[in-house]
Amino acid sequence: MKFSDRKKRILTAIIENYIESAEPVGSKTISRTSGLGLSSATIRNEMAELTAMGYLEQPHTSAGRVPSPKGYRLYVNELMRKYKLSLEEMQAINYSLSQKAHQLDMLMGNIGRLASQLTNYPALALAAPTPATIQRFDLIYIDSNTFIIVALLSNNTVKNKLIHLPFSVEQGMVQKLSTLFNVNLTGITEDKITNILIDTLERASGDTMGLVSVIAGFAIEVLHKSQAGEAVIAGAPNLLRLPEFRDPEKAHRVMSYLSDINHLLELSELKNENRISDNVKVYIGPENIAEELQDSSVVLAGYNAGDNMQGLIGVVGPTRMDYSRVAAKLSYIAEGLSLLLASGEAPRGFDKLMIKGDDIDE
Amino acid sequence: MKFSDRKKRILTAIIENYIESAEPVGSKTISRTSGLGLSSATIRNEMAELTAMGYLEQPHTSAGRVPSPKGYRLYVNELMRKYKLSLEEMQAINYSLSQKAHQLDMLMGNIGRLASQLTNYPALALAAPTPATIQRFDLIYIDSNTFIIVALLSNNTVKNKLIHLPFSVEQGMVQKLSTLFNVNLTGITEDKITNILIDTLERASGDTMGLVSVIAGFAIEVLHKSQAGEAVIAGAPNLLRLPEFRDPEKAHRVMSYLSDINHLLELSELKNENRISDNVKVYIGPENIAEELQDSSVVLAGYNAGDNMQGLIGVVGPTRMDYSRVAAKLSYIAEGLSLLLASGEAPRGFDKLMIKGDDIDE
DNA sequence: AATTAGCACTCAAAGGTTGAGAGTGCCAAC
DNA sequence: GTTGGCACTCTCAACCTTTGAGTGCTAATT
Repeated sequence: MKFSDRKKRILTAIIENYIESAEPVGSKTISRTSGLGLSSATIRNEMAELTAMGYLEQPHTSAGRVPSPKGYRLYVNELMRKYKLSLEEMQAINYSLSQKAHQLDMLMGNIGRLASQLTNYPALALAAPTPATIQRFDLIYIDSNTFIIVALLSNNTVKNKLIHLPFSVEQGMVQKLSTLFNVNLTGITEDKITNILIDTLERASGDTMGLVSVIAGFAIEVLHKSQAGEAVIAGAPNLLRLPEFRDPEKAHRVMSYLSDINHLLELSELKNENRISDNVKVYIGPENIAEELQDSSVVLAGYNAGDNMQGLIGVVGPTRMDYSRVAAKLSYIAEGLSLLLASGEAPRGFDKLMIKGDDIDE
Repeated sequence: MKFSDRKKRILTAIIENYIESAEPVGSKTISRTSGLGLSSATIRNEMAELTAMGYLEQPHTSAGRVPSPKGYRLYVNELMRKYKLSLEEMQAINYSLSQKAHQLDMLMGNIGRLASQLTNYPALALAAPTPATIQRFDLIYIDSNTFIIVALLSNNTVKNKLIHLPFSVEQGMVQKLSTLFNVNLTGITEDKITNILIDTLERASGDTMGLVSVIAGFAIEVLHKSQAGEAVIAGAPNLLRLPEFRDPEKAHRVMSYLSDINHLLELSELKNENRISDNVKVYIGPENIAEELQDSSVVLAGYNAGDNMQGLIGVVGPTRMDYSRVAAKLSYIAEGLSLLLASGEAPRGFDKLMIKGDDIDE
């Protein structure tokens, strides 16, 4: 029972038909549409063998065939031909990207929404954690009860916090603290900021009112968050359009799973062997570790978020997914994002500068 | 056909039964459970009248009765008795609030999630737009190619942006610009920052490299965003647990509606006449303007987000909602939030300070 | 030896029928 | 005014039947 070229053609035809119709595919349909010029009886024989080999499954004896995860895997790895984005599609994506870029808010949430809109699946956007250190502190004295802490991190982001005090503090003190923190708290990781260190600083600065610990607390928080990674999901309702999620139970299971940020972050830790091209990875049904995704598929594309931050966009859908189209789109979006966010080159004039700064909102 | 006290008792019983069971309620059930000591026949007569008066509806002749929106409205306004939160519930809410407060990130998203978790409905968090002006600019010089813009807004938030330049600039220039912007761009609204003004500043500063427009662009963006209002939805999958959203069509319609931020923002503009207590508003079915919410209900509670910013939390659910419980919980959460976020008083020690500063992440 | 026409067989899905049960409305009696 | 009783209505679930798409196998054809 060897894997003839003809079998591959037939398998491909079945999968592509099923992707469109969501209905088990029968021999007659393939005979008619595959263009192989074979009768349904012949197809039937081949289908029986493909089933025996594990590439197809049969919901019940008198139904057509449905691709198995193994079948999809072969299809994704070998069979499917690259979907060429149409000019319109590329323009649509370019347009969306430029819009967002123009609005200057290339945040996770927007990236997710973008991916979802462009693929019509629930989409997710992930940013790998980028453990950072504080490179530089600035305390801006506003008035005797107020100052702003500004911290420039090693990952090229800026964090700030407005501090209102229930007591007065002199400008000189703020200055002093600023220097102190720049000397002692820059370049170190979160776990190095111990209570002992804080005590020492408190004594060194002569601070008796807890100012040091407020600022240190801010530092800890900022560093802590930098290690967290970010994730959002967008377009979840798209799931409900799909026949495989007609069952509210199932839809609920998957949506609940996806609405937990920790679960999303797990996706970024998926193993790499499922790479189907430079930057696209595909996880089919049981290849997902998560129980809840056992009969769903995930397609991920990596992009470069600038400042050597690694980002991921992806979609979640039924195993019956238009892998080719989705992979092509995600890949194109990811590349576009990389370009837009690249540190060095500015696509057009100052736009670049603007995108680069972050932390503008929420 | 007057609206006797007995009718009210019966209506109440029907509604409360229906809220629990989600099934049309029959005369026999009420006769048994209402404790009125009336036979089913009597109840039947009363029910017929309540139906004629428009407070009840009958899915079909031989089914029990279901409350109409008018019925719910009466219930919410007059009939329902205040749900008293149990000690456990209050503790649970307090705990969740203090957790969040401790993590210092009382952002929209977290507030929404909190409300959803505590009510088991999809929840939303809204912040009314707070048009702001910039009170103060600071430019922090990092190196000859880099500086940070920090802006303190009149609504007591701080925004920043890191600017990388493709050319060099002297520290003196940065200083000069800082002064210039503080003099000319503080205290004014977005529309006042015209190209003419930018030109003038450019000439005044001797800037030939577009620095002025970069900073002005930042100012415009910041001011623009401050007028936008924020909204998030959380816990949307909760919808799918409810029998009234068993139909994926319907679930999809509502979820899609809710996942558009603009639709959420519209909710904050709902009229006020539906207030049922100090800070809780209820919109029942057709009282919602949105087509998609015609048979859903919305409960909103306002909270004070500090710095005279107005916030809203709310839930969306079927008209058959446990209004009493939901209203009580939302109200309690909203009060807790107000307290936590109140500018003046610090619940305990420095925690307050920490919460106050914003802009820490995303 | 590979292909195909033909045929008997299988099974899910759709449609129809029936009976049970919950509920109503109305009337006559209390 | 309230209630027991009864005829009536309508949904729902269970069951049956039919239909049709699809299969696997065999025998004939190329």
